[in-house]
Amino acid sequence: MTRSSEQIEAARQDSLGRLLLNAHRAHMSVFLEKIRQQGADDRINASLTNIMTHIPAEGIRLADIAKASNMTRQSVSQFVSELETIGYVKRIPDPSDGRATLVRFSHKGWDIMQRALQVKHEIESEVAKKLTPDGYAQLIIALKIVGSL
Amino acid sequence: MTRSSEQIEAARQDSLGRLLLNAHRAHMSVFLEKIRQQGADDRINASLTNIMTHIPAEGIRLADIAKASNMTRQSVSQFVSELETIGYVKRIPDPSDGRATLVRFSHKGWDIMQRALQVKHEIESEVAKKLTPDGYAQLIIALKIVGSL
DNA sequence: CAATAATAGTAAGGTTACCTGTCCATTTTG
DNA sequence: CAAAATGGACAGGTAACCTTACTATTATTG
Repeated sequence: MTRSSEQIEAARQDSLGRLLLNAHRAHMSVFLEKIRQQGADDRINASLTNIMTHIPAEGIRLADIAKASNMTRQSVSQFVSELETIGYVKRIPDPSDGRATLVRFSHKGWDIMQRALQVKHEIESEVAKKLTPDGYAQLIIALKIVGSL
Repeated sequence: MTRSSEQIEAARQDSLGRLLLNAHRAHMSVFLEKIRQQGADDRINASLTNIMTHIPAEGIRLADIAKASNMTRQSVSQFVSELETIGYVKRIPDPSDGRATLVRFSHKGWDIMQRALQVKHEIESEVAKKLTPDGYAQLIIALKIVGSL
């Protein structure tokens, strides 16, 4: 049995690696599109949203964002500066340690963050709706397994 | 009910977006590690393996790799040059079109490609083994759904 | 069938998302 | 208190792309 080039192409697209990559890209691009529709700044991107998810209401030290996000302090510093330029975040001195700066949301930033969480839930239920009843839970389990290969 | 910062951190890590990213990274890094153990050149990386998956035994035009991989011809050209340096691929003139070059595997490249396919299957069955009987098939379905969001 | 348009590939330089190396200021610690 | 550790910023580097611009060749069309 000879396989057409379409079938070969389909098989390639079905590999776990490619599916994971495509899924991640699609998810991220839908997410960015939706939060921009919610009024997020056009300069917002994957890296900046990643940083933002690590900032709690009370603020957090730059070095702690670095630990939580597995990035260097230098990279985080750069992204925090971009967030500062956009006006989503402020650097304030840490009262308990003269070396440290706390990164804290501005009103605008906090607002967008709430909308982002909302959008995240929307996307997750959209996916869940397209799966069998416990399909979403299974997906999460499977992804955790792959993530800890 | 107040949630500890560990719980909040766990919730963050459980978001679909982050799980997809982690899964993809883990998968890719395991894949690269394994094909290097199979003797792949140390210079091999995610981009190069991506290009390689688009090269069939009979060879393919650079522009067709670009279409299949959603990259520009320029980027593909660059990666093909790297593969050529490693010695996994050759550029040969397309007899049917004087403008075109065919990209074709060298013996070494073809060999590594076969090993890579093998490794890919290994990883996929390793994942399948950790899931319920139809869990892997479900995962593929779910990933396709997310990929076409 | 010559002129024009389209296509294949390359070259040069730009952007983005990181990282390393280094340095300063401020703690922390022996 | 001197030495080491920590928090952050600055400068410069790299990898994976992309855009712009160009040449060589093939296809089209008036």
